[in-house]
Amino acid sequence: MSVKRKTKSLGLILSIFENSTEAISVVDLIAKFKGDMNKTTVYRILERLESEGAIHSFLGANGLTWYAKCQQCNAHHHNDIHPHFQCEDCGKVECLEINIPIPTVDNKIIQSANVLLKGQCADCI
Amino acid sequence: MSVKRKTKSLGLILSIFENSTEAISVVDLIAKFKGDMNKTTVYRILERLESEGAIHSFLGANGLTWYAKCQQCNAHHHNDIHPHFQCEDCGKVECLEINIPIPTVDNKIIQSANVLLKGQCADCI
DNA sequence: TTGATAATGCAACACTGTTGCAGTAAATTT
DNA sequence: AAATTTACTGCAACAGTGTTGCATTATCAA
Repeated sequence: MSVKRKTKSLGLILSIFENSTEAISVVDLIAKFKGDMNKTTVYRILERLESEGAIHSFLGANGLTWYAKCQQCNAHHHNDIHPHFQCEDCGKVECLEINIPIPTVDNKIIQSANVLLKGQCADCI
Repeated sequence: MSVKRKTKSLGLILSIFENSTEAISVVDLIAKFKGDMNKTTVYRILERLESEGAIHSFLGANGLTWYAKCQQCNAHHHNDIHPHFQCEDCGKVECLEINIPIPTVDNKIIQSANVLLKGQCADCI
């Protein structure tokens, strides 16, 4: 199901993803909007936005779910693969708009790849 | 802390990892040994074995923790990075003993990479 | 304005993983 | 072989992320 009504909660969450490829974890979103909406609402809005291709989700270093809006995000390409980067010092996560070569493996068909690069971001070098 | 006493529970878990690079999730281990040991014991034995380098852990497709014993697993190299493969049909997960090229990224230092490849294994092609 | 229903809030739940502590058992000492 | 030490285990309770059911609210169309 996609988004059909413009509610206040939807606007608040959309404003987070505008004009940035920086990702944010669901945990952080729930904390940020603690006074504005219920955590269930956060989960459901993110789910709707992802299903219509406005944003995409991925797993961070400790198994938490992160969301981001990237250049490739739209209704037709929300399954595109690209690597993500997590700074080990400040914790910031972002999408990397680069292509990673998917290796071929004997006796296996590789369909997709989850790649999380870890290191130091520009601010932390 | 490392393993200092050979208990029955330790032997049961070690027997799982012998002679196979196939990985197993903590959830599956707990289910498999439900009548033999407590889930806390499973977590603690895995923790000990990983800290002494006998096995290594990584995150699977849905954020669950998996463990495996690979060729590179020993006390001195248990932090080596290698990709893992998860079959989307049968769910099987294994270590891939290949090197993946870690890309360079402008204005960032890349220290390590988590790579999970997904597709079909030999049995499911 | 009214009616249909998308969206929300709340509470309770499911699940993975952790912690404290008392009790058990493996290995060492006597 | 018995006593001692302490690594290890079991249990219960907890913490955190994420889900579900249902009554209520609010958006949008007619």
